[in-house]
Amino acid sequence: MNESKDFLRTIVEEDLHAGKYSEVVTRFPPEPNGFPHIGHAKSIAINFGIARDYKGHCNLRMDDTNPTTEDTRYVEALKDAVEWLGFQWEGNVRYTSDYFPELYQYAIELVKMGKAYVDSLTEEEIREYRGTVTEAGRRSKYSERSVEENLDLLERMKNGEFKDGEHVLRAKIDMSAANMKMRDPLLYRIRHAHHYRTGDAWNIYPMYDYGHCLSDYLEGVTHSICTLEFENNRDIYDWVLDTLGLTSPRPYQHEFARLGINYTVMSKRKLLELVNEGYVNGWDDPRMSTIAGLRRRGYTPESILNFCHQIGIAKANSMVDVAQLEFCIRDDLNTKVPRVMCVLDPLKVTIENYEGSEELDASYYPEDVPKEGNRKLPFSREIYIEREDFSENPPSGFYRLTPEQPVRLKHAYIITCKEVIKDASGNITEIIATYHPDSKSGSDTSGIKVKSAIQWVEASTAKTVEVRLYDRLYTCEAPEGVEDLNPDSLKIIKNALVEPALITEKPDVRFQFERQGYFYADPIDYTDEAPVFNRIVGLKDSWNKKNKADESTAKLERKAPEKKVQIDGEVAPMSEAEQACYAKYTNEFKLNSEVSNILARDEKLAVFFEAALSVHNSPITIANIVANEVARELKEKDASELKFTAAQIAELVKMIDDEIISNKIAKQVFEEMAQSGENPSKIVEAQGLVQISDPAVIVPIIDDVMAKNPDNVEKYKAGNTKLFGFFVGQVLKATGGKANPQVVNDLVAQKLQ
RNA sequence: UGGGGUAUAGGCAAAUGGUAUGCCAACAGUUUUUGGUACUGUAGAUUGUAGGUUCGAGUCCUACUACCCCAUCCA
Repeated sequence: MNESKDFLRTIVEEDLHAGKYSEVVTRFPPEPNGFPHIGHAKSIAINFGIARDYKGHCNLRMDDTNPTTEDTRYVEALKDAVEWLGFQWEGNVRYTSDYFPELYQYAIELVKMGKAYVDSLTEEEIREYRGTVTEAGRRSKYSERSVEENLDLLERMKNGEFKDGEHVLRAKIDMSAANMKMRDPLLYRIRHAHHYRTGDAWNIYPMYDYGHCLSDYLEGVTHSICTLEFENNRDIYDWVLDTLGLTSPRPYQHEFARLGINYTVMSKRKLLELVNEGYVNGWDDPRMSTIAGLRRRGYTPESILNFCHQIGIAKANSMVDVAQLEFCIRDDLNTKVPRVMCVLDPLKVTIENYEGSEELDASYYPEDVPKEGNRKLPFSREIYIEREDFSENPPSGFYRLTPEQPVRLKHAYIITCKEVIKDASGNITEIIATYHPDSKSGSDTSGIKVKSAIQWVEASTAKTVEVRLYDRLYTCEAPEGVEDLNPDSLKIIKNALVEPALITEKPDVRFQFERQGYFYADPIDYTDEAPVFNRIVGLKDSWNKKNKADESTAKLERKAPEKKVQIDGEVAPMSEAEQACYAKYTNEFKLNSEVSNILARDEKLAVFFEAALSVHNSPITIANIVANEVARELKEKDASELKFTAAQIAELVKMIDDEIISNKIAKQVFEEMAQSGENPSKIVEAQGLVQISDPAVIVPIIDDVMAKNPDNVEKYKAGNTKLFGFFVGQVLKATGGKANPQVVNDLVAQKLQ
């Protein structure tokens, strides 16, 4: 498979390469207020995975700063999930609550620096004062309190002298910040609540934004990886660490998109609702997206990890198809688990020409699974087959048993249907068949061709088991609430029949029930007397799918692909000055309208352009470079921060005009110049970047490239003209970009004719 | 309405300015005592839109559009 790096690993590698950190330290920091779900698995895979890949380590930290929601049982569930997935955290489990003393000391420091104050506004007032997304907020009058008063108040808050909500500690940042999170964020609130670990020792608790960054710092975390919704919180993260002037190296926050899977829900609130309202049987219900649920369903850690790997990591909000998860578990189990036979909906078959009984040898694994193991299969004249494996009036393409079509009993004999017995209402109750003695599996000399081999169980020795058939919890891809629940997400079959070896030998806990799917002996409800199996996932079923497709195409007309209509927005009008500028550029300098537009609307660029123009009169080329390259540099920097001058741009353009360098090289030189501030001519001279236009030099290189890529030459001549760029690219690469692209183009065109 | 993000096939992701690639899903074929697996192949994309720069743009520039996040004393 194509192993490409995700953006987080790219960042980590760059940091390591730059020597920013000697060792990478990550952390998985859940709040212990609920059961972890597969989204947590993604986070675990990322954090522990990165630590492992770069030989660093990963901490497990309970972010337990809210005493009213947290509990030890969740801590256990979280630890359990990490271990089950096969990861080991560094040292002991960490708790933000262990850092409360340090956190408090840092708060005192912030107060002393005048960077934090005790605010005594009510909750409502605080919200009101914060302003809105478009209007600036205003600062509380309490922000003017002296350091001494703040210190005193803070200590008394800690000592429990005030009621909940009477005061809070806030950072003094900027009440008019465009980022709402920076409008004097709360650092501490008063909570007279019992904390599951610190008990009643504290009356104040740190807020996430304050506690998280410092906990990361205290643990020596280097890369603090979290989900996208914390992007706005990054500013506070940086502010706290920078304001406290903590010695580097310090951690930096990076965000990735949280996992979404269709036909399920992932939010804590919705999962809780399912459990509390009894729509499912607890947090570990096999239909739940919780790790406990997936685990009880029968998913393996390997399959989940592989899923996390397959879906990748990026910053785009996305919804992964549950089929990808299902593929992962099938893929994992296919090579691992024994095949056994189970009949879910039994139909009795009496083989009238068979007398007595025998035991047949049967391998647990098909030939393409490199595993050993086999069991005995009892056989007699009375057996059961799957009801849907017989059809009196078969649809076309039906491979199984019909009155005309024989079928093989897997691992046993071929049978032919002789008679169909029905009850009063016409339901089939039994089939009378004959077997072909010379068709025994492994020593078949009958010469009968069958289209299919079906599963069966012997009547007198079969064991009755309960099978729970799980399906998607919701009927729609993006479920909103309980109204979207799938009423058939669980079907319980009480009287399924399995071959005896499955119960007596117990070759595994996971099985493939031949032709049905993968099943798992339920770890809670299973007993030898009353075995229970959960369906993890069905097998791919192209027969079933084909039937469904035939039905649906009959009803549904193909929907015409809807083309999205793109609405053009209004472009802000130009000011008068800008219009004048635009007119001058288009008329006097003959710049194209787009470039003139960019320059005219951006004063910094216009100034830069005219300054360069006064040195070297080549308006079009200068304008292009200013509107593209310089614009990029000026995007995040101020004009005064630029390392190069307008005069240097002019110099660069002169070299282009004099055909000393090509446009391509000019871009390279520009990059260099933006980095170092060196003169362009010096850069060209030092690196020998003068362009090569001599065909005598270029032709041999083209020949070489063509000789090395005969297949591409072939493809090109066959009509794949897109490969033209490939050849030009290769030639330019061979010359370090110095070949004159125009000349190369002409020559390549000639050569490829 | 301000700020911060994101946009590549039905889904998810890759792609030093130089052949748009991989997995899932779909479809077809070969093998098969699982309508499974494996293998082979097919189809599917003017890289959100419109322009610009360049010999060459998914990638650089400009504008626009759509979606997500932010106004909890939650995390």
